[in-house]
Amino acid sequence: MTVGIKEVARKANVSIATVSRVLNGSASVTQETKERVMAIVGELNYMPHAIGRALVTHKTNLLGVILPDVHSEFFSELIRGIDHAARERSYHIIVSSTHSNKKEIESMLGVMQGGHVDGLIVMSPHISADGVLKRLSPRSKLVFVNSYTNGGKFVSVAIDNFNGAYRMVDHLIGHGYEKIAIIKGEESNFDAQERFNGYLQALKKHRIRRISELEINGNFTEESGYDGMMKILKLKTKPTALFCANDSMALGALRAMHEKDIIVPGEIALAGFDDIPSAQYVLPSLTSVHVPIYELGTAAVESLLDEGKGDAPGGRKKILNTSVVKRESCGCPPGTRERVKGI
Amino acid sequence: MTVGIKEVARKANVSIATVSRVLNGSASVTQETKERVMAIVGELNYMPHAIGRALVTHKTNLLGVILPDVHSEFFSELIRGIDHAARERSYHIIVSSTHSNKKEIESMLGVMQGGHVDGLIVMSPHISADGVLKRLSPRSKLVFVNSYTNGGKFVSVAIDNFNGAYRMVDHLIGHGYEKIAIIKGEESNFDAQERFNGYLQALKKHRIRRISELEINGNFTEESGYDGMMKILKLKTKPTALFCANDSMALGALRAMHEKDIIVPGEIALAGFDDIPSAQYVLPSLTSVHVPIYELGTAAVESLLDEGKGDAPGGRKKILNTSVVKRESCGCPPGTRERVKGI
DNA sequence: CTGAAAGCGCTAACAA
DNA sequence: TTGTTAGCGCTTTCAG
Repeated sequence: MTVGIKEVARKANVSIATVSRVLNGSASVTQETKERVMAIVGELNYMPHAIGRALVTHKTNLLGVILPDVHSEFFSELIRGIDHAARERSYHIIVSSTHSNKKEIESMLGVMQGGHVDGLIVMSPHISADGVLKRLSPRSKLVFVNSYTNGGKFVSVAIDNFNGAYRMVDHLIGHGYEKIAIIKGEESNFDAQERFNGYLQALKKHRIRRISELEINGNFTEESGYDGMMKILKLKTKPTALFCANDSMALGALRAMHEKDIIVPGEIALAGFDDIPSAQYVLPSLTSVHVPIYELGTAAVESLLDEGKGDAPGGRKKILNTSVVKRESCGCPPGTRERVKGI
Repeated sequence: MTVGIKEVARKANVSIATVSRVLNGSASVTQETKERVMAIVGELNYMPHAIGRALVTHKTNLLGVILPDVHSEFFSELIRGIDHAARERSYHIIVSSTHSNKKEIESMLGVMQGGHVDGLIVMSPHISADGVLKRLSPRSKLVFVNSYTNGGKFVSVAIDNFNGAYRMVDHLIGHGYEKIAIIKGEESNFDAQERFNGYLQALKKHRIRRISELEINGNFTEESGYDGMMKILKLKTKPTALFCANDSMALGALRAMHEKDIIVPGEIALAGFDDIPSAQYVLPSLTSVHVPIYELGTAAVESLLDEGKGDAPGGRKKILNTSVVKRESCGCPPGTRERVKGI
């Protein structure tokens, strides 16, 4: 049915070995035979069978990408970064999203380890890297994205959650706010934990005592931001500013404030984290910590594929910088609001 | 290095054929040997080599997904739908995004046809399906998503762009607006064309003459929406309503109106298409046509994998319904605005 | 410079 | 019920 190497060889009056050599540009082949083979290849529209080739070369040019069911705007941007960087190196990516629990992830790893992929990019903020390790063949290339990688045993790339949060809260304090509430992410979440730590550190620097009442639990959903804000409104000591561990929650909180006719930032200032597109469109525009998501993706591929560039062997960690994007919700003057970019 | 079927066979005192049978649940194997084999499999943490298996079964359980560089919120939701539906059928997906031109897509198809994938989901609003066909082996499973599929020769799923736009413009007219401007997408874009046709049809139904001056060109970016609105503001005959062929452009137009202190919907009503998450957060909230993106993804997988469910052979087209989501920007009372969902 | 032949890891007849 | 064997489509020694 499909045209194979044998047919090409026959029509070109050469052996399949020669056809293979021509196709791979390997060894020495006469210019003449090379042309003859290529002519037939074009004529028959022959396409080397990737599986057959992979079986012998042990190379599929496929990268596995394992993601949790993550905030969608984040997710797509990350994929874009990974895919572009991969294709630049003539790789393709197998994506698997929505892995919430450890068991599911491990099963995924198994499938991907079955020889289909040359390397793996794993983002699993909810579990420790240790659990994942067991099912991996030792020689497998692997890079973690925004995950716990205790011991620095693994290659990983991450964003600087801690400093992002630290700088943001520092900025809020600079505005004069002291009673700063926070709506946190889940405790089991890596990003959430780091962001909370940054918040604490900023308070500490300015010798502001933390008030546990102002530390609200959330889970990165818009809903939990809304609920969190409602809780805050019932507090006896009202905060003058609110820092949310991600933008979705900040938008939820903002919705609650709109409903209760609370003026932002007049009565309560607001800041988020992630700098998702929506942050620019809301009113007041949302001050947030910008995260280089696309670059996170490309960095992952680089770490995976561009080995031995003088890096220390085994256990590198690349941290990408974040930056505070000042808009209106934190109390910065409207002129500060930068031009809205396309989505 | 890696543990293979031979090692398992040796340790279990059986032939590799028996191991294979146990692993595939095929034919008859004694309960006893089955258990013995499985024990060794567990002990050695053996994992069948997917490539070796694929070479003989001609099945990779991989699906290729080819996407253009599409609006990101749309993109991620589509992937989510595809991935979930695929995993339900124990498939994985190879994603390739950002294919702008025909040539690039064709090269992608080549790679994917190399035996790596069992089927292909292609979304390429910019080119005709004909061009893609040539490089495909005839037996390949293929489904188009939101693309031209002239002649109905191919299986395809799409959203009902035409009726979505039609109903939206009809709704605007119901509000009493007659001078309705439109910011279109690119002419070469399938979705854009259909949406424009729906717009025209609605005008026709109500015997409203189209005014070419009010038909502005855009390209689905926020920027082009902004620019489009600026053009509109220079027109001698100002429209009373504006329909944008997608939400990004609507947001861009809204930004322009905010800058010029134009009250929405008071002075000009506004509506978009896609119902992206941001649509709920802007002020005023954006009336838009809801598109079931996730379902578009799952429908694609279903069409690809769930063959012979009594469908007509060759050339089916599934159309998913769209619906008008009424919010504030079209002039509907604020109470109409439905509750904001999580992103 | 080219061809013959030996596998890569697995499944699937065919025998036993 | 189980083992033997012949490939799947390709690359790659090793001869020639």
